[in-house]
Amino acid sequence: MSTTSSTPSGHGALIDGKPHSDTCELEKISAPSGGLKDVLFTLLKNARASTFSPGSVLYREGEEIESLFVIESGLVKLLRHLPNGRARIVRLHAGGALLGLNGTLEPDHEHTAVAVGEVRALHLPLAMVRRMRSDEPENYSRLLEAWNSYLHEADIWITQFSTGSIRARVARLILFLAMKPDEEPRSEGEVSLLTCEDMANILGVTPESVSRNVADFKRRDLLRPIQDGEENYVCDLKGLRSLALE
Amino acid sequence: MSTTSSTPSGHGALIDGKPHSDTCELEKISAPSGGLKDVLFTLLKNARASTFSPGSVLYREGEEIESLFVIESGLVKLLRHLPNGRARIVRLHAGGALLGLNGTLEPDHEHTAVAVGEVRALHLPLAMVRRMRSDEPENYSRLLEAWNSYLHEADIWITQFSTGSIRARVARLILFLAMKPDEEPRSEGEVSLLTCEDMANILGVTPESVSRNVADFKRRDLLRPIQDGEENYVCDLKGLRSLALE
DNA sequence: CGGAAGGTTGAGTAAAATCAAGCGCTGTGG
DNA sequence: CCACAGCGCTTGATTTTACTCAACCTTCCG
Repeated sequence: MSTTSSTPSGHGALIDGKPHSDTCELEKISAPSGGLKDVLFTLLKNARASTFSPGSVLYREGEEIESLFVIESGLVKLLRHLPNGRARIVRLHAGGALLGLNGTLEPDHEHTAVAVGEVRALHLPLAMVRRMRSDEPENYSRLLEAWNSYLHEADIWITQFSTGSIRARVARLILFLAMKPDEEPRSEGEVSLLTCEDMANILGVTPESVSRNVADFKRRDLLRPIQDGEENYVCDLKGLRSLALE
Repeated sequence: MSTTSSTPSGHGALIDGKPHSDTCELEKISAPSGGLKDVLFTLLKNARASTFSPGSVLYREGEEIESLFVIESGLVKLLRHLPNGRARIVRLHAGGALLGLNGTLEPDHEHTAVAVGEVRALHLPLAMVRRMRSDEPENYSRLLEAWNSYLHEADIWITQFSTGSIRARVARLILFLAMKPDEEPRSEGEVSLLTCEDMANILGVTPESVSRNVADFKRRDLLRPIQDGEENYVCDLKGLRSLALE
């Protein structure tokens, strides 16, 4: 129960706590506001870097919040479990995201954070954030302002992913993923899909329904596989957008 | 289009801009953290007070954010419109809530805010918040911390209100409303329901489906009307909670 | 009194979940 | 090297659920 937050679920976790000296990595982070970037830059000089393999857990629901995570690259899904055992993905965080900011206000994590692909993250003790809260309120508020975009993403979940026919929701999710800043910058309309199960847990539907719709999109040539061995596609943005209307 | 944000939709709006001198009203506000209360107290000394009648609009999606609203009492629904014209309620704000905080980061409102019942609100020019952002970052961050609870509420929307059977969702919504700090403090298990249409727009379902389930709850004696002429009920918390599991 | 708005109810239809089987990988071990 | 187990995806048949469409009712208000 009270194991370290980096314990993997089923897959193996690769966690190496090398001090992070290669600061130029930070340049890649897409900071929402210019100010945030500067704040992070100085804050993370002495942060520790970790690598999480696909499926490994950054932290679990109910665990004590011990550190602030800054995603460097990769995608992290935030899960929340329902009383009946089913889980739902409530957010996806990409490079530049801050996880655990609420540690200054609440004791425990409300989500389980799981690496979708390979994830590189920096983490620093929560105490440092607490100190920042009282000693450097200006910088602290630059961090808090990240919450605005997460709130915006939550609105997308509610309005785009939980409303309308499944066909429309799947189309919207694919468009969302195509826009999401992923690992390497992709060209227009290029998208790497999640597993059916993950998409189902984002949309609040069954994996079968997702599969049927994705298969249908492929047949209709709205999704064309890219021959690179990965699950990557080029999507017909215009076509999907018209389906996304409902 | 570019009328003042206090223009009503269908019902008539009662807006009086009397300066708010009766500061003891603020005592009623349920501040998430002690610090916030103090910040608001000093901040709102010279704020203007307004009253919004049921159905009137505080501000509209796409309008410029001009002021910060602080709800004193009543319930405000935040709507977001989908491209196909349908709207969904993405949040409910009660006394103590701050609306328009994102005005320091974004130009326009992303939601339409509508009074559910009678609403009293204070509003102060956004410029004041901007000044606070640069001059009093400590107080500013106390305000931003309110976002944490809104993010939490958004998670509830996703996991409780957009997942599972309609019966379970309606049960969860009623339980949510029963806990929500409304106008006067209600006794255990007392709840005032929203209209079927509003509940439908929270749950992302049709009003008919809500009506059928609420009617069923009444028949099963999970909801008993209170004889006060209003749409108030005493609900069987235990019974609803078991239905809420799915 | 009449009309509008919200609520209720029913019958028929459409959509998605469920249940179940089979497919195509990938990694493992004989 | 091949057999096979496991996992995720696909697909079909069936059942369940919720939507749609429509009628009617009540209450509130002009």
